[in-house]
Amino acid sequence: MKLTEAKAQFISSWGAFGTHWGINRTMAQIHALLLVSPDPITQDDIMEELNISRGNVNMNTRELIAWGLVERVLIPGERREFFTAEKDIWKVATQIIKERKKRELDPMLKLLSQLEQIDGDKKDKNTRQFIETVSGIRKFGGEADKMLDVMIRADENWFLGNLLKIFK
Amino acid sequence: MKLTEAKAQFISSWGAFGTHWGINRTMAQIHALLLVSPDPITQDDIMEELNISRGNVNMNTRELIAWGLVERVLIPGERREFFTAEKDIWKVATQIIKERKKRELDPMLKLLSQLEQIDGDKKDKNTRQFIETVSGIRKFGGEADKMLDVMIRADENWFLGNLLKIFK
DNA sequence: TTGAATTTTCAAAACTTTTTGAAAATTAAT
DNA sequence: ATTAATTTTCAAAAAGTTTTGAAAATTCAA
Repeated sequence: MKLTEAKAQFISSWGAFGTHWGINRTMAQIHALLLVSPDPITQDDIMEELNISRGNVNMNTRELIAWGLVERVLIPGERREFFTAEKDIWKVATQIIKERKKRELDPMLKLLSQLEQIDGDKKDKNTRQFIETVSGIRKFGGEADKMLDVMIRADENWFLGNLLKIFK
Repeated sequence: MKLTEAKAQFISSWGAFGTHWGINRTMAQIHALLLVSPDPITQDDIMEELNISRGNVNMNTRELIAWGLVERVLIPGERREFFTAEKDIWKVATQIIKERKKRELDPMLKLLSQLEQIDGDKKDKNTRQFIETVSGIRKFGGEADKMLDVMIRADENWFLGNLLKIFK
């Protein structure tokens, strides 16, 4: 397989993959393109490579920046802005975990704690099941939360090198 | 807060939460409803509680069954089918991980292995960056895969009770 | 300043996904 | 076998999301 073909495949699959993870196709594709581009590239490069409009590129690069996965780069002597992506996959994963934890897990855990406080007849089957389910999810989520915190703080070598040996 | 109100909140939030995870809103809401229902319920119960059409319930319950999260239950003397959800959150999580690994991670790792095999000039910056990125993701994905396998096989108490102590 | 290059915005259009609901199929009791 | 209850299917409608593109805003060099 030639590079051009492989690159197209990678970008397209990464885009499809992204949609399963609540990220939109184009945002994932731009990310993929930046991940395999050794040097920073411009809005126009992205527009041309992916055949998408300027507005679309603008919107999605800003979203990638908000996620902490992409950076604007200023190149001396160049008027236009360039973009580049963090290439270290561990850092990419950590960053995504951090953001999703903040945006999704933390608010959910907060809500569940509130929902556990319902005032109701504890002899009622429905009340009992509700409290049990909600607190079960909250406890599980709390453990996951702790675990993710450790991962976010962990050093790559320590984690992948040593921790995963524990699991084997 | 009263049970009815808390239940409505739980269902609605769980639905919104689901959309961030590639699961459709209604499927997640049905799942939430079943999670807090102590006894099996019918299509009509679901239709009424969530205000959705029969076809919608039918489609989404079948999807939940395909994910291994919900079961059809036959109640003696009843003509209609009843549905019930696995209540053990650890099992729910394990099941979801198992399915997503099979549907998403495994095919992605397979593709990445293929893409690493491109024939190209290794002195070319673009080729080098491509191979480096793809193999970086593949390696990381491979570790995640191993880790998830251990989790899937692990016993709840062993995992939550002991493993998480290691992390602290 | 002025004006050309560049980026940003956002309403409307295109596209995608989900939902509906009525007809068809299935099931089980009589 | 017939019938009534129940479930399934699926084309069309509704809802939701993403993309476009042109106008507005910004930036920077001369």
